[in-house]
Amino acid sequence: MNHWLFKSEPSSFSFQMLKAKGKPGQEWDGVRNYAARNNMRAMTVGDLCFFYHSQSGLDIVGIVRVIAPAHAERGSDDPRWECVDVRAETAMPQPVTLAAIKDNRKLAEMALVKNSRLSVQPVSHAEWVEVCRMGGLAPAPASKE
DNA sequence: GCCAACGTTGGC
DNA sequence: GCCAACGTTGGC
Repeated sequence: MNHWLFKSEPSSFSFQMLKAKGKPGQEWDGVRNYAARNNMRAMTVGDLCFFYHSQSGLDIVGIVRVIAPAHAERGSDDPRWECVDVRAETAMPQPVTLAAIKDNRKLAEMALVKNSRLSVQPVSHAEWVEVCRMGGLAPAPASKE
């Protein structure tokens, strides 16, 4: 089980919109960055990921589950770009703000802080547990190795 | 709305 | 294969 973080502007695609898609979920399409794509390639079905709202919100609002491994993006004629499918798993009882993450010394190494431009990022196990705790999810869901 | 950071593109 | 130009992202 690995952990990741997806970023999205809620005005174009929010956690609520993913939630509305229900069990079939949604392709995480539109990624045009190799590092982000490579992170999606490294995902396996069942991985749990944070959903972060950029631009407005600036907080981690929920958890999503990977339900299909990376595949060519439907509707793209450029074979370089791949995406996984995800569905909403659970909302954070208490959204975890970027400000709170920056204030937490345990989270100083998070890509969200260090490389804010990366739209799909890895999250370490320790970071996962800490953010879940801050968000009112304890014990962290499926944090078993 | 501004601006810094950074990734991609394309000419050489 | 380098690097300047350019476009995009995202926090403030």
